[in-house]
Amino acid sequence: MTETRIDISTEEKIKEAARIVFTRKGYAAAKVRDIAAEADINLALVNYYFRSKEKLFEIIMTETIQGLFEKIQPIINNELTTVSEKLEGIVDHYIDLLLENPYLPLFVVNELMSGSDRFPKMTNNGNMFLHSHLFKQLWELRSGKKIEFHPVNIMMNMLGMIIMPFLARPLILRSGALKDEEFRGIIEQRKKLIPLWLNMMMNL
Amino acid sequence: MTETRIDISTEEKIKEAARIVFTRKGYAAAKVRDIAAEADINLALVNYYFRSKEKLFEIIMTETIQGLFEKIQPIINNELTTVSEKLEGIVDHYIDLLLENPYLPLFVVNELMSGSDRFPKMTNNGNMFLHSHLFKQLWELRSGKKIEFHPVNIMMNMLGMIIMPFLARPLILRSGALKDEEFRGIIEQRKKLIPLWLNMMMNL
DNA sequence: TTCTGTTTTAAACACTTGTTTAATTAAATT
DNA sequence: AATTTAATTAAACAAGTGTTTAAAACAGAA
Repeated sequence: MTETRIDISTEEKIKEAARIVFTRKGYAAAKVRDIAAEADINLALVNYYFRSKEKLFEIIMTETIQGLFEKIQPIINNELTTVSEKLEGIVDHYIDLLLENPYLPLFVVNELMSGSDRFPKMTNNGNMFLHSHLFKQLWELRSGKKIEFHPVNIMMNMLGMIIMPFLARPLILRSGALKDEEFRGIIEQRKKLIPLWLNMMMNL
Repeated sequence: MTETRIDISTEEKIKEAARIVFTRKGYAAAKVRDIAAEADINLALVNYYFRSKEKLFEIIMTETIQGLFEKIQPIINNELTTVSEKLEGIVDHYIDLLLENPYLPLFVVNELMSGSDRFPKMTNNGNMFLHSHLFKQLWELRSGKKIEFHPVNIMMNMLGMIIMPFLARPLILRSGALKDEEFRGIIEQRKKLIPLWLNMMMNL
């Protein structure tokens, strides 16, 4: 054990707190005072370390998105794997990420929808998908008549099936339809099921 | 033509404006002054007609959710239709609704996630799904070994595949991957494709 | 018209919220 | 130890925001 992490720098404390509060409440509802409280530091320190709320937000976003795509990039650009293998990799990785950070998808989409251009980094990463080896393979499936629709449909379906349970979770739990452990179990099963379903769609 | 709708009551004007601003920006970011401006009425009138921002929000939410489920209820409880037919109906109806109101899913989920219990009506409607004829049919599929997983997976997949494109739209359009007409075209195709894909999952 | 109740308005109020300031404490440097 | 620099704090500021007020405009009835 090299780093017991007993004492983190104030700067890092603020960033972790900001991640929590921003993702939980969204940009507008997340107050600087909330972040300071969550980090257990003085209010003024937020602006001392990160000139403004907006700047802090940008940094958090950039790091989050960056980290996400850095892990997915090698998967979707591996020239040695099949489409199915790639999708398995993405699904598995993505679900793990969301299990740790359930509010992330909502957060991302929410800020994206607000149209306020608060994080421009996103758009570039979107392009990364389109120029990936995976996408090339999907286009080949199309020209080979294995699928009769635009490849983007596969991506939408994959992401939709991955994300949906996390969006619906509060509703599902509150309604009592499932207990939390059951929910976790279903999520875990879906890691295997989603790639299977996607294969069916591609006639593989 | 009985009602050319030239002059709507102030109360209705505020509600329509609130719907627009709330769904576009979320509860916290939607300012009462924005709503007043959108409705083109005096600021104080908002509180005159609806005692508070919170009350106004509750009313909007209740009406929206109510309207949504009222249209879906007869579909999922029709005892004369097959699972596939029901799913076709839901998909078709839901997509049409979202085409008119693209911000709705984000809005709903967002407010749901905030956990602030700003609209309790939702939970009841969630139960409606679980006690529907559709759900009974899905359970029968399970006991008949047509599907080897919890029926709730079908619902999640359906909703995920329906909603995902709308969540991703801003990203897709900004990245230039698709033009707006192409996007609309794909959505239209998905009305047919999603039920097909769902059938595959259920081995139907 | 005059009276009555309703609707609308401009202004103000009270509180929130992002940011800054000026002073204090802690740490590093000489 | 003395000096300088960085980190932290409580307080204040200015703009924003939900809500209220008190007066004005309006509509219908007597």
